[in-house]
Amino acid sequence: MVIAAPVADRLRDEILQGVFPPGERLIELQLTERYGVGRAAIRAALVELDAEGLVQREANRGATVRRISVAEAVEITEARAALEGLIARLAAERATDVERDRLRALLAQMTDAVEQDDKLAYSKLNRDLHGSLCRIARHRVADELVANLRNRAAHHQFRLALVPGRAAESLTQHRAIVEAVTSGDGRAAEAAMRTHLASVIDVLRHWEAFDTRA
Amino acid sequence: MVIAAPVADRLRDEILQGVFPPGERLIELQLTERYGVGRAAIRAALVELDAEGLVQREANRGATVRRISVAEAVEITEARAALEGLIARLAAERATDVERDRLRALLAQMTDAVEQDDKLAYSKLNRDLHGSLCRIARHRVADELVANLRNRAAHHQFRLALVPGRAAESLTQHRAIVEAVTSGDGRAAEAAMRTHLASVIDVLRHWEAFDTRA
DNA sequence: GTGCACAATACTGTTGACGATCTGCCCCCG
DNA sequence: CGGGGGCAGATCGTCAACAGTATTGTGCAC
Repeated sequence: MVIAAPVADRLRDEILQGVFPPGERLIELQLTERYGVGRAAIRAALVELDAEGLVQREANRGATVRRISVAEAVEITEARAALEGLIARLAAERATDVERDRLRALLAQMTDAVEQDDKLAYSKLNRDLHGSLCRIARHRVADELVANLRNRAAHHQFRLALVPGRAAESLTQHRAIVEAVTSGDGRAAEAAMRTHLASVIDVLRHWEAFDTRA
Repeated sequence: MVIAAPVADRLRDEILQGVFPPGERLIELQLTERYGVGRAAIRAALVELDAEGLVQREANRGATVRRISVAEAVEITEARAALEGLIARLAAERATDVERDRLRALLAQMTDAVEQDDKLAYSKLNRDLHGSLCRIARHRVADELVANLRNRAAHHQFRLALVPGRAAESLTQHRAIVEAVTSGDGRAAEAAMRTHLASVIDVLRHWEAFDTRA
């Protein structure tokens, strides 16, 4: 989106990888040293990531990594459901044969990961699958929005992958999505995607109830 | 979203109002004089509006008001359809009695505007109605995304309002939306909203065919 | 008249420094 | 012993100046 913002890209990656956990202060001078650039560049990156919703800036008090509450993660996932529903529909309508094969291959890998109970690999393949659908749909606007939303809720998504039995349930839903897309059934693809994300929301809401009680 | 960015707000308003038309160069020094702030503040505003998709920055070549092609306006409206479908559904589920009355009143005003063929007033009421639904839905994430998308395609939306007979068609669709929301029927509200925006997309696509031919 | 090299111009990108503001700590007073 | 005022450190916000790059205009050769 933004031209030549390698600093913002690096900082975004490090935030997503947990180098800077939610709530961590992002002090301009420190980042200056870490990335070897001037304070102005850091400032621009922080403004950009603020607009993306990844960091929070307060006047005269600096920037922090934004904390995403479970309630907000629910909202984010609801918005994703709407947009990825569109994406799934378009992907079903526009996928080439090669792309359909690639999706089936991805699903096979996911099945393997579940059988071997490799949660980390599954989580990665999960992201890959959703990302592939975004590219297949050839819809830049929705693609960008979804990528942003996914980044914002990344920590919760990761936590989700660790829930026992979650991967198996998720796999079934992904299979439905892939089947609908590969068979070119747009309506079914949209419905399957919505069902999938609705189940994610269910888990999140369960946490929300638990967290607020605690 | 971003704290204390009055410069970005003013610049955004002026871009949306057409003070700076699409393609216009935004020269930092000129903006410095216009807003009476330093170049650093202007820079921050430009980065922010770039992230919003309203301006485009090129390395060493400055910023321009972003041109939105008709094709991109179609994508934007498709994304809006998905998100505002969600919003309409939530609005139907969550609206208070006062809010329902307010929606009906707004619809009555729109009917008046159409009868008097006041396109300008209708266009404004149109925005008001969509904005009201966003607030009623109480969904910050979707609200922000939709507001951004609406800004990006603002010029095309405005052009749309001037199409002869468009207001009457639009009014019918808005009536369906308001009726579904006030009667608390979430599914119908979502469907009505999607139908409405699909018809907007139809008009846009028609232009696209015409524009590319010309 | 046309195309190319070159210089002048305009603007952006970056740096460094200064002033303003907030935070945490300590001391003094009650 | 606890609380408020003030001081010091840390950090942000802003400004002015400099350097780098793209663009425009000019003159010359052909």
